[in-house]
Amino acid sequence: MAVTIKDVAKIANVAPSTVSRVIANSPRISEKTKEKVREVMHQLGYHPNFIARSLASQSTQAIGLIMPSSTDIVFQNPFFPIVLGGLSEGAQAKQYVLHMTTGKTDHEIYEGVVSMIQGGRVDGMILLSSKVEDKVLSYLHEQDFPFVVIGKPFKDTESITHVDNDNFKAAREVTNYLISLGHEKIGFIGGDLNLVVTVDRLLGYEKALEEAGIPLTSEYIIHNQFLREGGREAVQILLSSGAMPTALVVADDLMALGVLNALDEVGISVPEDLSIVSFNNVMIAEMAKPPLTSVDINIFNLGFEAAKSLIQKIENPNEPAKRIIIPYEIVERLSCSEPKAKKGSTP
Amino acid sequence: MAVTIKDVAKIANVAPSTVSRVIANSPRISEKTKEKVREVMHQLGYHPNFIARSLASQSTQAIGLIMPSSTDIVFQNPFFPIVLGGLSEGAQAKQYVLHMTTGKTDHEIYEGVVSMIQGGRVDGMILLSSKVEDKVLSYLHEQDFPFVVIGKPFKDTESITHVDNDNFKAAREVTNYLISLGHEKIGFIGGDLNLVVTVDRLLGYEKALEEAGIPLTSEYIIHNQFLREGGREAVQILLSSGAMPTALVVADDLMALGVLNALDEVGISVPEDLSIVSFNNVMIAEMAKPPLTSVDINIFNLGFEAAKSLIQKIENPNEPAKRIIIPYEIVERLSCSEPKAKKGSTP
DNA sequence: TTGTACGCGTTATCAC
DNA sequence: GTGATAACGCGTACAA
Repeated sequence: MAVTIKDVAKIANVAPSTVSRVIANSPRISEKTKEKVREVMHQLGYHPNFIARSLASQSTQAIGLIMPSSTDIVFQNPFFPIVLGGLSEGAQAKQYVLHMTTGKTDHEIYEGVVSMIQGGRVDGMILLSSKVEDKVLSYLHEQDFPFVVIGKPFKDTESITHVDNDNFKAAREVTNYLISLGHEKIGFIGGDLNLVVTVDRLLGYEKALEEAGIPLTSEYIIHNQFLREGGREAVQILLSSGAMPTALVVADDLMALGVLNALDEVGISVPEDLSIVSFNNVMIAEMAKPPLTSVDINIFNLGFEAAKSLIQKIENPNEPAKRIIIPYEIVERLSCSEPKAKKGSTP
Repeated sequence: MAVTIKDVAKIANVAPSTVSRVIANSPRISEKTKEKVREVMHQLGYHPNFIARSLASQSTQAIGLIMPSSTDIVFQNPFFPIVLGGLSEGAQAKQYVLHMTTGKTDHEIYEGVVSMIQGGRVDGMILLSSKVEDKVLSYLHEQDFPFVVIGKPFKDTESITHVDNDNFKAAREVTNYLISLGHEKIGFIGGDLNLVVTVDRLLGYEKALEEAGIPLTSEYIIHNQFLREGGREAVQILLSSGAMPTALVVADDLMALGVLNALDEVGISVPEDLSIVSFNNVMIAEMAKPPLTSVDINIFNLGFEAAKSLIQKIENPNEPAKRIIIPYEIVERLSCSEPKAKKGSTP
């Protein structure tokens, strides 16, 4: 059996409570006994038992996270490991650990969250992608359990702490960028409309067109999974509709890669025939041929700040909800140019 | 305060211990009282407190994992999220959760492991990449704490449970494949020689050459980080040495991608001028231009089996150490062909 | 079959 | 400043 606080107390000739106070570095203990107790702790190789501490203090120093199932879209996207990195570093900075489970179905995930929380395993939760109707979110909200969502909650935006990019603005900005290059036939390929992020980006895209006086073309707007296959299919839909835009706003790099592949196969070249801007700026954006102009949404910081503000919320339960906006940056590469028709005409 | 076992006991008119037994589904409780107690549990929305349970039963149903720092090589490689997926699904299957921390330096990681274990937070540990001199591994080993390593331990292979591929055999096989295509000038680009996996693959490569009676050329063997930049640099070294092989065994897809990029820049085309086979078969292998012939090492299963056998070990502490070999598969794509010189001569 | 009592290793609330 | 002592919520001998 491991050495406990009692063992230390006995050898140091003090009471267990004194040892506990030394651990907590209580100011009401004399430097002399502190020294003595620390000496013994060291000598015995004492390590505090987190479980017992958690039980007594009703806090675990752990934050919960439900991983999407490995078959899931979210998981296959490089987005995931990067937020995870940010989360764990943000947690680590405040001496918190990450506590993870997986769930295959929505129901499994829900049950996982409930047992994590009711079981007292974690002090707070991180919610990854928020859907339009999110049972988990509603649950946490009504339980008044500390949580923060990465992305934008569909409703109650004001009362839920979340960290997000200004996706609306970003989408408007990249669309304007394409417009400024001379494009008018601009399409949008986004993910599941149940995901709030898709909605935001779509709205930004629409807003930009509207402001430029360009009418929306419904054939130009396609939704699919945030995956490479989603991008491929989107191109096929576009092709079969007969109406091909000259530029595309794609809501995810992986999708954009699928788009690139599909275009390559049918001999449409980027950026000569078609310009593309995408979102996230993960490694593949740089690797693609041609390298993609992409919106760097600073994924790592999304995670880092989420962890930070969750811990803040855990330790100050009465603070009001916050919205944290992580800045984005458009990284120009080689996937955009002026539309073909205009090309010769400008000079 | 949450509803406890006592509350349930009171309402159900039984002793707390009875409720506890109902939860554990003890056979010595009558079906009738079980029914009654369950009814009350449901009605009150009772959820067992994991922390208290852990303290009493001295087991946490959690397995520990130290994430590499997000700045680290391991982390940037798509390998990581995939094993993580396997691990978490393997854990989930037996109702275990994952407990994660990060560590920037080796020392931080070591301290993290010690406090995780001595703090009683986890029942077992997963070790990701095993280095040649691994303090963490030695610590766990001498503590006789349940752990399994993914990859091959440098020493004590027989007494340490690990799950691995037969990297030696795989490397020999792909090298033979290149030889069978007619190549004789075959290079090897691997990762850090401190990583056991690199050593294994290098040895397999050397063995194949030896068996084919092809002398080793030290200029053809290069080590670098398992990253894209590592691949780029390797090519530069190769180029500046003046001796360019006609084929390359690259120990990692991401490195291979770097190789591809660097070759592209200097106008060497794959597979016409140079054949490449790489390892891991992550998504980018398929995405690369040309798509890479790669050894699929079944990363997900590596994680899945690791979690499974760790839990097995936790629940049966006396079982002897096991070695689990996950099968690999060579996935042929378009990055290999016969060497140029031989090309015309065969028909 | 069920209840009583104690222990798991801490923290926290009193006293002194 | 420091020492008893009671929680924290549950598992489990031991009794009954």
